[in-house]
Parts: sequence; C-alpha cells; structure tokens
Amino acid sequence: MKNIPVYDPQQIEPRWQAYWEKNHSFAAEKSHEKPKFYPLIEFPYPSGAGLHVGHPRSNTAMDIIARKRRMEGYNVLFPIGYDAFGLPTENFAIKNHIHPAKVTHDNIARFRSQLKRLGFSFDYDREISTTDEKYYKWTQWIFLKLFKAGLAYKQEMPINWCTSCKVGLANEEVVGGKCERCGGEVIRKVKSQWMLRITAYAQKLLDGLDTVDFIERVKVQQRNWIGRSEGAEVDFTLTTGDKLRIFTTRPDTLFGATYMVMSPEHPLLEKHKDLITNYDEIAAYRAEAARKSDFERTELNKNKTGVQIQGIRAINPVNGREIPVWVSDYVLMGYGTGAIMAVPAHDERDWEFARKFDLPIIEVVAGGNVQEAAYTDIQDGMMVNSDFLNGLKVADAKKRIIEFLTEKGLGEKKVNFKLRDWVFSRQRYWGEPIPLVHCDKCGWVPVPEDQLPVKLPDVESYEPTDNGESPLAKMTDWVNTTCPCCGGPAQRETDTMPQWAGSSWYFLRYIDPHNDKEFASMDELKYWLPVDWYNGGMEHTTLHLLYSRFWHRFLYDQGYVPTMEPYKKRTSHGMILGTDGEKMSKSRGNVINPDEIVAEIGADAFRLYEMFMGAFDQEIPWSTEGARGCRRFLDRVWKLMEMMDDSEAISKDMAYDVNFTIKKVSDDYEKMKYNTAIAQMMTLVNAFYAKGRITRGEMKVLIQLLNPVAPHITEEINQICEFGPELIHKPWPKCDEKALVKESVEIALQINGKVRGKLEVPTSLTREGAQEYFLALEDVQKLVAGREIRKLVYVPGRLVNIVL
RNA sequence: GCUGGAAUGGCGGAAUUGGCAGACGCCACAGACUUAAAAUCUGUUGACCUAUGGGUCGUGCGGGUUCGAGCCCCGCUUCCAGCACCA
Repeated sequence: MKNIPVYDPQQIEPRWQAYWEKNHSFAAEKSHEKPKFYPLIEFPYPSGAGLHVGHPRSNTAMDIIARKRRMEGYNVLFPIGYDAFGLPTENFAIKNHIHPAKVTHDNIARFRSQLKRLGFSFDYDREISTTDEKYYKWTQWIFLKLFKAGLAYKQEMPINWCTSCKVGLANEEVVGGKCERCGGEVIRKVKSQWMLRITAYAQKLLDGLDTVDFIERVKVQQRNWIGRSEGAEVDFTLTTGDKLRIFTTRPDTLFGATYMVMSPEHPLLEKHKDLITNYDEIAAYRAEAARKSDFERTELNKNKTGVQIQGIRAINPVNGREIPVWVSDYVLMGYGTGAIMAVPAHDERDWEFARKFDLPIIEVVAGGNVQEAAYTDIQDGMMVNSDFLNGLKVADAKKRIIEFLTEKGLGEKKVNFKLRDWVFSRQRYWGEPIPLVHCDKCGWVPVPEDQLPVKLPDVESYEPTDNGESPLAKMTDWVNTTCPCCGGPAQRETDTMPQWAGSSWYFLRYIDPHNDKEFASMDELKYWLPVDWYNGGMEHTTLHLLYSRFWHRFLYDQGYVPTMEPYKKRTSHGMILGTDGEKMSKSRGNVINPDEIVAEIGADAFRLYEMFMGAFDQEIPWSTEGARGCRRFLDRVWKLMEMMDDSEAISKDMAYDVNFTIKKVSDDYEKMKYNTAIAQMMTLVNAFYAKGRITRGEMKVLIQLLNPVAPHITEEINQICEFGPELIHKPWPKCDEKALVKESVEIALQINGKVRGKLEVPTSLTREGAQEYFLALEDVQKLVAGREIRKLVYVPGRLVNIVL
C-alpha cells in the first residue's frame, strides 16, 4: 500500500475514544437473549494523586478478556465506579478546608478522564460512586437488614487513641506505636462500637470456597483467616471452687499439662482479687498489657512475660494433680476461652515459657527430646505417661480423651474459628451514616426504610471531637430527632460506616444502577449473577473479599440475591514496583506517572507494555525503556501496511505461523499469560519482516488478535485498509487445526543425555519403530561407533536419547 | 516466630509442567543508510577453553531419584509479601 500516514497515537487515540463514547460502544445490552459475561475489577479509591500505573495493569487485563468475549458473541457487562468514602479524602479536607464532597468530585473527574484516555471498554452509563446518596441509601438499607436479623450489635472495643491529637486512629495511622500525624503516644481506649456478626457465617464462608474457582493462594489465605480448628473445651477446677474452662486443639496431651495461663483480661482475676495474695502485681501486669498495642503484643521473638497467681491453683481433671496458674499476655481474651492449659513438652510457646520460668516439662507423646525442644508432631507420635491413653497414636488418643471428657462431664468437643466479628463503627465524618436512632424508652431503633437515605449533613468542621465522638456529634440539630417507634425525643447514631461497607455490594448495583425501588431487580440479578471473573489485589483477599462474600451470602439467605456466592472466579495481579525494585511511594520518589508515559508513547503502547512486562501474577519493576520497546513494536505493526499486498488469503508458507499464533494468543489470554501472547505476536511480525510481505488476509488476523491489547491502532489500521466493520464488531479468529499439522519435525539427538546433533524425523514415527529407524541413520551410527546400546528413549516431537 | 510466594544472562523475563535452558523485549556492540547524528533496517550478544570441527561449565547452595531435573524428593541460604503468639 502507498500513502500510509504517520502513526500518531496522540491524534488517533482520542478520536477513537470519542467515537466509542458517542456510540456507547461498550454499553451492556438490555436484552437477555445472548449469553452473559460479567468481568469485574476492584473499583478504585479516587485518591488525590490520580491514577497509579498499578491500576491499568488489572484494568487492561480484564479489558482484554471483556473485548475478547464481545467478539465471541457474549453480552458483556464491564463496569466502573468509585469507592470514594474514606480517610485520606477526609484528612485532605481537614488540612485544606475543602469539603470532602468537593475533593471527591474533583478526584473522580480526574480519574474518569485518565481512565478514558486509556481506552478501557467500560460501560460508563453504569458508573457509580459509593458517596452518592442514591447509592448509600442501599448500603444503609442492607445494614438495617443485618440489624434486624440480629447480626449487628454494640460492644465495648478498644480503639487506637492518640493522646495528643485526642482522636481515634485507624491501624494504618499508627506507625510503630506512635500517631502518624503528630508522633504522639497511642494508647488503647475502650469505646462502644457497632459490630457485625460475621462469625455466624464462618462455616458458610468456609464451605462456599469449595464451590468457586479462586486461585489457590486466595483460597488458602481465606481459609487461614477463617481459621477453623477442631479441639475440645475442658474444665479445670480451681482451688477457689470455680471452673476454669480452656480450649485446646490437643486434648490428647492433657496429662502433660503442667501449668495454666489466663489472659490478663480474664474476669476470674477480678472476681477473686481477695484470694490472690499478689493481686497488686497482677493488676500492674494487666495495666502494662493494656497499654501495649496489638503490634507490640504480638511482636516478633518477644520475650515471654508473665506473673504467677499466688493463692490460687488449678486441678488437672484427669489426674487430680495440682498445678500453678499464671497470667500472660500471649494468651488473648478474644480467642477461645481466654485461658489455656500449658503443655510445654508439645507446644513451642508453652515450652519457651516453661523454660524461662523453670516450670516442669512432662513428655506425653514419645518421639522427640522434650528437654531440648517441644515435640509437636501429630503423625507418628505414641502416647506415654498418660494413663489410659498410653500406647495410642495421637489421633486415636484425641478421640478417646474427648469420649472420656464428655462421659464424665469434664468437657466436650469444640470447633473454634480464628475469625473475629467485624468492627463496623468509625468516629469519622466521611462515611455512610449508620441509620439508627437511640431512644431512652425503645433502645436502638432503625430509621424506617422509606426515610432512607439518612443523608450526611453539612458540617463546618470535619475534625473529630475531643472526646472521641464522630464530628457528627456536634451537629445537635441533626442528632436530636424523634423516635420512629414511640415519637419521643431520641438521638441519631453519629458513627459512620467503614469504607468496606460500600465496597461489599457494589457489584450488585452495577447490574441495575438506576433502580430507585430496589438495590437491583431480581430479574436483572438472575441474568447477570454471579460475577464471572473478578480480578484484584492480594491485599484485599482477607478483608474486602471476605466481607463482600459475607454480605452476599446474607442477602442470599434473606432471599434478595439468587446465588450463594458473588464471584465465580477470582484472580490476582502482582504489584508494579519502581525502577529500583521497591514499592512505589512518594517518599521514595520512584513513582511513575501514567499521564507522562501516555503522552510519550500513547495509550496502546502503555497498555501493551503493562501486559508484556512480565508474569501477570507477579510483582515487577517498571522500565520506561521496556515501554519504549513496546512502542517500537506498534510502529513495526503500523509499517506492515507498506508491505501489504492485495491477497485475501493466508499464504502457504505463513499458514503454520499464523494459525499457531491464533491458538497461542487465544489460549494465553484466557490463562492471563499476556506476556507470552504478546511475545508470539512479536515473533509473527518479525516473520513478516523477514519475508518482506504480508497479505490483507494475514493483516486482518494480526490486528484482530492484537485489538484487545491495543484497541486504537488496530481500529485505525482496519479503517485505513478498508477491511470493513470495526474490529469490535467482528468475530474472534478461529484456528485452522489442519494448518498446524507438520509432516516432519526437528528433534534433538542425545547421547547419554547430552545433545550431540539435530535430526529431521517424520511426525508419523512412533515409539515402536523408533529404535530401528534411528540406528539405521548414518549420523547416529557415527556417534554410536559400535559401542553397546543400553537403552534408547524416544520422545516424539522432542528428542531421542541413546544410552551407551 | 508463623503463613504464602520467589531465586534462571548485563536487565525484565520464556521454557508445551520431567525432554534441545535463555523465546520475546530491554541494554550493549557491529554493519547498512546519512555530510553527521537521531530514527530505521540487518546482524552479534550466558561464561570459559579452542586445533575454528567443536569442547567444558551453567537455572541461589548441598545431597538424592531418573536415560534425562530450572521443574520431583530431602536438607539449607537469601529476598519479597501478609500476619491476629490462635493454644
């Protein structure tokens, strides 16, 4: 072809973007006739810094799948929105005296234009923001359903409290035990908080994992977080006459218990303060523990600390032996029963503690040397020093002891979960108001559904109050209301919801975003659910992913959604690091601005590089040089037009390469192996260059395969070459399997496992005739040279190995 | 400490999952074009030895299994990420 214009992405790309926008090219079809496909990316938090190079990695990956599915005939819903409530916006607003709603609006506008400049095929008609009243109305509505189902309750919980700013802090704002903003001392202060009873769903959330296609890493992490463990609860009797109940996963080691440990917060300590002769010492230890943050209390390699309770001892229920009771902060009130039996011979933490305080170590499972180290093996161990358990294997001993305990009324089998309930209150302004009213007569009363949303009132200042209340508490006009139940005076809840609330159900709203009667109609939900493919970061595996599964499962149980699980498939992308291999951050000064890259090489080359730079699920350092290499590849694709002839056929000598590329690219996209898909297209382009020629037919295939990654340049080539309808409306290329069959293939000739030459052999050669065939070859005879052949291994299509 | 992941040329990474290690790209070097440079095109590019035929070594370290190991097994080292000492 002649008269090829210069490739200018800065001119081409905005033109196609405007065209797609005007035509709503990527809007999901209203009709339910076609099979549906619902891909999802985690909606971004619209930070003031703008789009990060990390966002396009996940977005491009799912955009490729979305675009391919449309070409395969699916009705695709690929939505975008903004998770816009949150701390950084609020802190920015406080610092600069701009309303958070204004900050949010401006940040979203910037994000939207940056996303549009990258050509993602989002359905912008369905855009949502969690801060929109029409959206958070339904967030509040779901909360009320949880409340009415008894899954929301108030409880005293410790929060991080900065003694100098006098505000509650998020964990993230506590750096090394100090306040991130002022460096002041952070202590734990108890405050009454709304909690969601996610623990009631622990087993359901665990079981649900068996029904979904999540990458194994994600499943493992969710399982570990839920942390189901089977064991027993056992009652020890104290010399005070009380029962002290403990949980253990190793009831088989009961005869090896040589002391007990209670958490410093255990209520029995308070109850028996008169009997405890060293109560002052215990109280001091408890005060010390209370001052420690979670971080310190769980710190690496921490020296075990503890105090023995003087005046109270415990009796081991199976052998009547009296043992001491200690208090130590390595036992947490929030897990199990807040007390443990210590078996130093077979538990590492107990062993360390026993060594430090010189407590006895009794071996009850043979196989190790318990004076040297704890022996924790549960496979081959044999019980000793354990009366009626002696001679049993650990697993059998477990069963036997639980039967015994149950029979005697000393304890019972028990399943425990690590998962804790979800702290749902924030003493902050920029979040959804919790739609509850407190009435002295009626208690906590939900705001009637027809009065939702409870709108966030305008306040002068977003600073939290001195006493740790939310900024909303100062708005007395707003706070004071009437009780929906009795009509008497009442106060609104002034805490707001955490950022996790809005993101726990957003994928449902995308399905029917303009519905003002329901959060989404059942008809639409039945068509679109579940989300077919959800890609996001590993950092959201335990919180966001689990919370949204919890809400969804709850809505299912209430009959509001048609599927038990929200997401069919979950994959994860690796982080993009700075050129120095470190995490990108302002403080390190290694942040790459996507706008600058797009300005230099264009959106297509940027997208291409993000997909080419390495394995999608692994973290990878940025290289602007590498990105320029991707731009060079697009220049080469563009210039193929100069060597294009008029043939609509695939030429004979290229048939294998072209069809192999169709197959490889199609498969690799599905497996998210974008880097090797692109490498194969580069190889094909190199082959066209080597030949100096490409047919129209070949060009059509190439640009169709490349379109999902580089949508603008390929549409432009399609138009310049007058190939007909836009690529987005053409079908995905099919591989001609016949073209992949070759008559002969080159294999390696190995002698004793070392490569000694190459052989061209017919593909039809099977293992049966192989030995005769190879030994007849002159090349082989030369190398064998009369030596004895011990073995001949032939792997068709790969190699032949002759062992001498 | 626990859990999960990783380690391959100067660099980012490939390797059909036990079968020719280093695809593809970057960087570098050389040649063509150019007054010159840039751009572009064409080559070369793991290390060492070499009689120029080729040979030896080589996927973090030490063992093992196998005709054959980057991949499997045992024992380590280092790095990254997450974490709630979970009894």
